[in-house]
Amino acid sequence: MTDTDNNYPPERKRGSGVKMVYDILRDEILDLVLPPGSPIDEVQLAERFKLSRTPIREALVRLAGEGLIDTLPNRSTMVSNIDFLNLHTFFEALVLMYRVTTRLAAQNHRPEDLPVIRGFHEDYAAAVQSRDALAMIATNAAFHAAIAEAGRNPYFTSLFRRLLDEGRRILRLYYQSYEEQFPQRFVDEHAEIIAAIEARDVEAADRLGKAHAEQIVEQVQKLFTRNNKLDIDL
Amino acid sequence: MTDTDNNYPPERKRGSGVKMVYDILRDEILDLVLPPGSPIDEVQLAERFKLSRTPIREALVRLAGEGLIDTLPNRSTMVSNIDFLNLHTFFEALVLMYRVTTRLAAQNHRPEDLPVIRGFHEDYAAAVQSRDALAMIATNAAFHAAIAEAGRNPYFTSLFRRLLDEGRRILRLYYQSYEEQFPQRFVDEHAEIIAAIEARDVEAADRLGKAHAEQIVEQVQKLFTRNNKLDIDL
DNA sequence: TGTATTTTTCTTGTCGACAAATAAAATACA
DNA sequence: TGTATTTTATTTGTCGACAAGAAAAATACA
Repeated sequence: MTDTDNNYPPERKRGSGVKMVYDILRDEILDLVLPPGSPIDEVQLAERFKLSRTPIREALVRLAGEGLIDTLPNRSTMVSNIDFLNLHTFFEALVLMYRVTTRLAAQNHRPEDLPVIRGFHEDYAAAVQSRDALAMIATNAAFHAAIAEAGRNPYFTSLFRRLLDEGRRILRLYYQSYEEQFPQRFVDEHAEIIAAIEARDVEAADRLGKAHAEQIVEQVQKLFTRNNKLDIDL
Repeated sequence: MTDTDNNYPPERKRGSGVKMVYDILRDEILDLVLPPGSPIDEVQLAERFKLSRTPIREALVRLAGEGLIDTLPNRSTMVSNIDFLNLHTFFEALVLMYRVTTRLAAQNHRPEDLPVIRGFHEDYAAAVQSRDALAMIATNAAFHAAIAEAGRNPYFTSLFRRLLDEGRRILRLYYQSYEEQFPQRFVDEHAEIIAAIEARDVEAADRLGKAHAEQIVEQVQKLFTRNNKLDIDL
């Protein structure tokens, strides 16, 4: 050890701790590796990440601010539950935001936007082809988030990202519970959305965004309906 | 000092530190006591609040998550600027959210909601009457936030609250710069909005919400327009 | 055996310290 | 006098420790 050695492991630089923990935990929550309701223990996380509890806590504050975890003073933190009783509020907001973001993308996109959107579209198509549910869910969200970015309204983009995150968790639950489906139809719809955006056809973009969102809502409602039937049968 | 004495000052209980700091700083940012661009110094805040830096930092993480401050690793934190170049995105989102929240309140309000909304309406009217700009701005935001709560969609409510916060900062700037105006017209419009909500007249609520938002946008645009004229005259 | 109380264990909130990174001030040089 | 470099001061990120609060386990009692 020379005098210039720092106290950080060679792969981690000072100031990067909180973000690393935040990114990893966020992905685990969204992929349901950490399912809704599961407890979060700072001491264990500190051991796992080989950090003290302070940066762990800061990452947890960030996750709480995004509604991904629930915290109360002096009590265990846990991964936030999905509020199945009030899914209609989620659907309501999702449909409107699909419309708004797709519409704004048609209006405001720039030359550098379309290659990014197309890249995520290709990733999505590849995930459908290879029947990789996790990748499909993640690339779908990334595709629509890129569209929102092209719309250039940070307020709508941030709300939409939050909805897409929640949608990832719901879809992950769906794909864990039922025979996995990889509909080519959604790939085709994404292509139509891209064409409308490129053509700056604001009304078509709005209409396609709405129809696409309503498909997703219908898919999620199937999950909810099946659960109810199972409960009644008991 | 007996063995049962705790380490917390008598007026503060363990676990309340972060929230206290967060609440106070948030109010100071929204009232422009801490103006846009001003530096935030953890050490000074720790001295001011008589706490160690750890809870200060946690409060700052919360404020950063709400866009009220900007942080980068290993650098000074500062109060976030108001992006005057992109105010149109703010207006766009504000108008849509005024419509959506007012509409949903007309649809979904419950008996306990209207007294709360009326309470804030009265506070607003009193602030206009007594020509108290700070109170007027704050009670206006509280009034509309209560309407959003009555609409019972947490996704729209959270976006709207963020927009109302930003609107508070912008209006505070306006009222610091120009002869203060206390228009009775806004008090009357609030009363009309309440009546439409009470009557469950969704379309009237939407229309009134939109018109009201457009008035606010116009008021803020006056601020922007005047600055431009002054620059040209130099 | 069930319930109430006490004790022990565990987790969270905060503390003050250390050191890395950055900013400010001082010094050196052309 | 302006600029580059070095030194000093300040701020931030994280550490490990202490103790309050909550949860779990053990004990006591009817």
